[in-house]
Amino acid sequence: MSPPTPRKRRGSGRATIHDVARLAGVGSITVSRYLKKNGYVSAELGARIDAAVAQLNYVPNLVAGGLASSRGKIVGMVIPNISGPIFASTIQSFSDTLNRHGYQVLLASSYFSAEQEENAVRTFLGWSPAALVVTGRFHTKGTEALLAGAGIPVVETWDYHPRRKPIQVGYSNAEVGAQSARYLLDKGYRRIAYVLNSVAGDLSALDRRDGYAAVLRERGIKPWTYTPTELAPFDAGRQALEALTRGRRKADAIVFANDNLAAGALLASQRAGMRVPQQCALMGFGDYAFSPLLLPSLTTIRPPGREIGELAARRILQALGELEPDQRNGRLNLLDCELLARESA
Amino acid sequence: MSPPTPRKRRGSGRATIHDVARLAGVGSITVSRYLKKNGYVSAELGARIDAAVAQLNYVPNLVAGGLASSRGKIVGMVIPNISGPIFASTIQSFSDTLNRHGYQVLLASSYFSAEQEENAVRTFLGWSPAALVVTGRFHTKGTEALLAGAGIPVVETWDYHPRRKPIQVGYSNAEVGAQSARYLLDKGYRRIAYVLNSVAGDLSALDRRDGYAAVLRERGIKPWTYTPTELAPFDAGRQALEALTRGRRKADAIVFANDNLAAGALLASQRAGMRVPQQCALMGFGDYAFSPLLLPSLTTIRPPGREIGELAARRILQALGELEPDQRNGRLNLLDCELLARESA
DNA sequence: TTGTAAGCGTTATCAA
DNA sequence: TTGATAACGCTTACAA
Repeated sequence: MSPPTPRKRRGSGRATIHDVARLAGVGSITVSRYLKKNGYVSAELGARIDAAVAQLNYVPNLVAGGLASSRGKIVGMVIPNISGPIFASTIQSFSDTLNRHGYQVLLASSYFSAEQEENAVRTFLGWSPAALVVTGRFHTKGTEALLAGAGIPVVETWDYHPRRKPIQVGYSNAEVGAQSARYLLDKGYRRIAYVLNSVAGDLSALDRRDGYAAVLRERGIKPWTYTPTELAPFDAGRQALEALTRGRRKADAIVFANDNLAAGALLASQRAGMRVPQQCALMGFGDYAFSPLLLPSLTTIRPPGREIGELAARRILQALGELEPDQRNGRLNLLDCELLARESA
Repeated sequence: MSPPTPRKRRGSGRATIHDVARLAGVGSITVSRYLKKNGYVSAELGARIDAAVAQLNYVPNLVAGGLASSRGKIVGMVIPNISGPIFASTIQSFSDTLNRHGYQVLLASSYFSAEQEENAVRTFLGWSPAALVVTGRFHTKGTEALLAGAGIPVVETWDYHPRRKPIQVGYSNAEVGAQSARYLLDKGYRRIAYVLNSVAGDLSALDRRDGYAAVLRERGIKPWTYTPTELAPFDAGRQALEALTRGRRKADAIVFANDNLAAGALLASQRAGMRVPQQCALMGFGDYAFSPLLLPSLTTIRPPGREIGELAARRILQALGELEPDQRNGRLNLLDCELLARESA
């Protein structure tokens, strides 16, 4: 009857579930039940509750809900970096998919540092998240312990490796390296070098190199790895190109650990008047935004960034019972990378 | 004496502040005070608490803390999209700066839709965030009401406009348009066209066009706007180039609403054998990753994305009392864009 | 400097 | 189908 007059000493000042209940003339637990659509609320009360919610412009307090249920609708994601060309699409699709089911994403960057990752995981745990996502399979002991003890779904993204326990959603870096090597061998190249990057902590490039090396050895060719000393990727790419094409032994094809390095080499080759791919074929990894725009356009391999984010989100929602499990089973979490044959190789 | 045996009926199973207090032999409020370093805890008790925290591997429950203080250490950020070339660096620097002060960032994408923005803001409010960040100054009435009623610091990013009340951190799109026009006029170009993009909802391009048009009118030149019908930006750029250089009236310089459009035009010009900038100068906006790599490299204007994120975070921390206000005052939130004079104009 | 009591706004549990 | 009561784990207010 009387208008709701909260007049709290503390509190946010916003309408609470009790205000709604009072206005609708029902118990607050009924409002709670109705709003999360768990059934068992009559249509009549439902309508009264709807009206009260609208009148008070009620927004449920998710913090209180999370505390009461010890299961907040939050998912933490630790990713090496947000602004690089690589992970943004994963974050985007991950966040969009979870948002659609009422979950929010907390984000933190590790910058390829296992210690920063551990800090982020520790902080996230304080929000009692419903699930956690990390990148790759290399973590500190502390992170492993935190993840194991959290009792929530944990997904490792990007790097798919056999024989690991946690849910993994990603692709095989070794297979990517093998793909590059097979492609170049099939095109007739034989003096194929591999250029690592200089980002400390990006261990996936080593996996790719190993995949490349294995294929070469299978065909009786000795692998050839070059590690630039320049730190800036464009400079490192140029340095690698010079080192691998000016010596006595000349590469006829070069696989770079990523498209930044390859772009550096491509630009250097233009300046030096070198014909690509005739004198030396160049190949990258990542399919960055500029790669199709270079002249010659860069042959590269596209990692399934968007697909990883979406599938990781789906796996989490399934583990939380918010989504039906997929029909077919098997290695569904191992995604393929697409080789984009363009002009440079 | 006896080891802590929680044995709770509900709860997360993790150690609580009470477990720490019991183990350290102090009251739980003392633990709370000590952990947030508000002083008033003796060194001796502090040491005992530290030991207990370490022994139990205690992680404070931020959900409970947020509920009790009705002031969670969370900041919500609504941004048009994460994976585009534009906003990623803002998200990165924003998140990093806040993380450093113990705040976590909740992220949502609006895809330039004011309705989606409102939904995101409504959901964020449920987490009783410490502050909220939105992009631009165009919101629904509902969003305005939610933001005004939230009673927390709100920052509008990217678009700085005179005479708005909320904290704004950004640059002037009108000034960007004016910058482009002045640069081209100073280089001697006179038949300068402006090409809009076709992304519905990106109203900032219109502001840039207005700035360009104002400068041209000042010099007695009639502005010339072209709006492509193609949706894909590269196609739209090509279409604009053709329309503006093939007719009877030929542009000698074209300003594009963004680098994607400009890149489409640049590639089309190469294919058509047109000399850039001699026959027609091309200019973009955004300084995307590929822009310095194009041939000719793209003259463009770099928006201060990283700076916006960091400054927005600083303004929020200052509003929350976590950081000292800056010494100097004035229009400190209006950032400059850098014109990168490269080869295409 | 430390402690006690009372919330914060929701949901789990149990009873009706 | 609905409701009363007691958590959830922390912090504010107040007292000592």
